[in-house]
Amino acid sequence: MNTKDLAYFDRLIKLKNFSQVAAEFGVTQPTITTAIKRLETEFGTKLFLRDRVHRDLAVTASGQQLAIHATAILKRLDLAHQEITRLTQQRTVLGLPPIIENHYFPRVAAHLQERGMLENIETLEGGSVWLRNALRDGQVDLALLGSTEPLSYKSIVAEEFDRKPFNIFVSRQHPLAARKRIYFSELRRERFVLFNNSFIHDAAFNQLARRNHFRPDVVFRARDTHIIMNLVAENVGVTYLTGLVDQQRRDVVRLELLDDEQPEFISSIAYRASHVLTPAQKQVLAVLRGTLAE
Amino acid sequence: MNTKDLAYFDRLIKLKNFSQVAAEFGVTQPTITTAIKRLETEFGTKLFLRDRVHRDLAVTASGQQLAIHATAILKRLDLAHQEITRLTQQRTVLGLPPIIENHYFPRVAAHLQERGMLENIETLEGGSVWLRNALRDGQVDLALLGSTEPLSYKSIVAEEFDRKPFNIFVSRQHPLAARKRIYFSELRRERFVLFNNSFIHDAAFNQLARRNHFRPDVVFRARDTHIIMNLVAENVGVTYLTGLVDQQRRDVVRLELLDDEQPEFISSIAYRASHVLTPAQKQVLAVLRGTLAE
DNA sequence: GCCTATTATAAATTATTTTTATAATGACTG
DNA sequence: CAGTCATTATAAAAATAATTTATAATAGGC
Repeated sequence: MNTKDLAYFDRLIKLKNFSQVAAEFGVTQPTITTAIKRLETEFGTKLFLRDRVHRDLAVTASGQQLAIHATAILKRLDLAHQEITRLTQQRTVLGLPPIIENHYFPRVAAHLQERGMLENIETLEGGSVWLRNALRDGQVDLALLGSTEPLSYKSIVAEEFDRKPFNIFVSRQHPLAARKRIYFSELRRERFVLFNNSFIHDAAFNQLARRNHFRPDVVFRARDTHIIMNLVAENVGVTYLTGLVDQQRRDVVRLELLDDEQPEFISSIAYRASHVLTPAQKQVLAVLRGTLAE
Repeated sequence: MNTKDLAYFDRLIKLKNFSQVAAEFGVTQPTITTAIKRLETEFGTKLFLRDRVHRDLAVTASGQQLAIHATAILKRLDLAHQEITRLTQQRTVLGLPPIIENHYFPRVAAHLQERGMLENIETLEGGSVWLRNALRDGQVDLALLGSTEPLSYKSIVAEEFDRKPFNIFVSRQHPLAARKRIYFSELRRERFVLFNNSFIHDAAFNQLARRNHFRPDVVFRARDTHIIMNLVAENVGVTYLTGLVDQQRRDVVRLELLDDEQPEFISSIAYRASHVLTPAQKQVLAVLRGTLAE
């Protein structure tokens, strides 16, 4: 069976129009007709009901079933291509969430530099939630990820190397700035400036808010620590961030949380279980372990 | 790309011999040579090192990487075939572990019978661990599974409908037969007759044994309750089984366990997340839910 | 040096996919 | 309600791709 047929089929499921699919793939329309016929013969069943009365193409149960598998197969094929391309080019794509990048990467980079390995590394930035998908989908080979629970996904191997509590950051002009420690419930009336939901901060924050039975007033969401910190400094709101965030600023104050069983920011090294690491990637992994897991 | 090439490749990875692969597929040897060449062109890399010096075929890193994905793709394609075949034949394969079959299935079967649905159901028996794989691999559409933890697998949807403790069964001639309740640690010196490890009883039992710091003396493993019970009656050993096991025998005594936080036998209805249920299968599922989850 | 087992290569053959051209179906439109 | 449009199906021809046949090349064993 040709995977091209699955690609035609996959697209047809979405577009519901033979001619449009043909146009997208730059082939003629009968090509799509015959491709679908081939699949119908191969699987011994109708995949679509050509219902010209209601002017649309209905997908049969078998069609729906095949669609699920076709998508998965095409995705995996694409993953294989991406991985093998990087494998042969000796390149490593390292996924880094900004906070981890700021806090841990300088040390790692120094060690990689010493070994002349920094040139072959390309970093990709994004929130931990987004990076986990990028890792799964093959855009990334290795990643440092943050999480609130130990990462356990069948397709991803994760090695925890650190965990740190979350803190509250407020402007120096804020009434709470004089405090050192605080309970989350005392923030009931505050305005918050937070990361957007591709960061695990969001999950941790929601968990605490839910547990304290209030719906926090989130006035802004950003994807950058500095933006958040600037807003906090201006007293637009307070924020909830890992202690990892380097705090050299005089206009922002860090408060510890006193709550029991708070979520923690767990840092892990992660890679795909199905990925065969190149010697170069193994070396990068070894440096990561050596530097981070001391 | 043709999946046939992946099949040739997958086999070649295992056999490491072009001619043998050709023979297995009933094609000539150059077919395999060209198929591999096609893949090497498609992925832009060597997949094998034809090392005639050491008389064997070495797989490159890219080859290993592709092998992982090729196997997964072929498996999924096979799964699609199996599922669609049953879909069109309106048949449902229901997986049942023997204990669950004995205890719950008669009631379910009665309801299915009333609705004339029993004819289209084929049951497949096996331990819960084995059935979980059969379900994942498409041999089974729906299953009732036992587990000690709530089932949580990405590819399987599970709905818990009952949980029962495990018990100890001893012969009526056994010194412990006079007891009603017992601690697991008191069984340190006993001989055990158990299920084999395709049953979750094994996992639960090992957990208890580990927690009580002893290595139990297992004298026999079977895959059938009656065999186990007969051996227990003859005082060959004692056994550890769910309370679900119907106990109409006069020659065997059931003892409750007094341990804190014992494993429980959790019964769940399970099916593949990627599986599109036919109307018939949905009906079966509805009957299972109606009967079991009362 | 000859035989064997194995993989590679080239040309011929066979199979498959795609295109071209055209038909068929039903909705919409003036 | 005939004409037009958008859509999918069909058949034959053309283009591509896969497989076989026949043979070469390579290295190990005797």
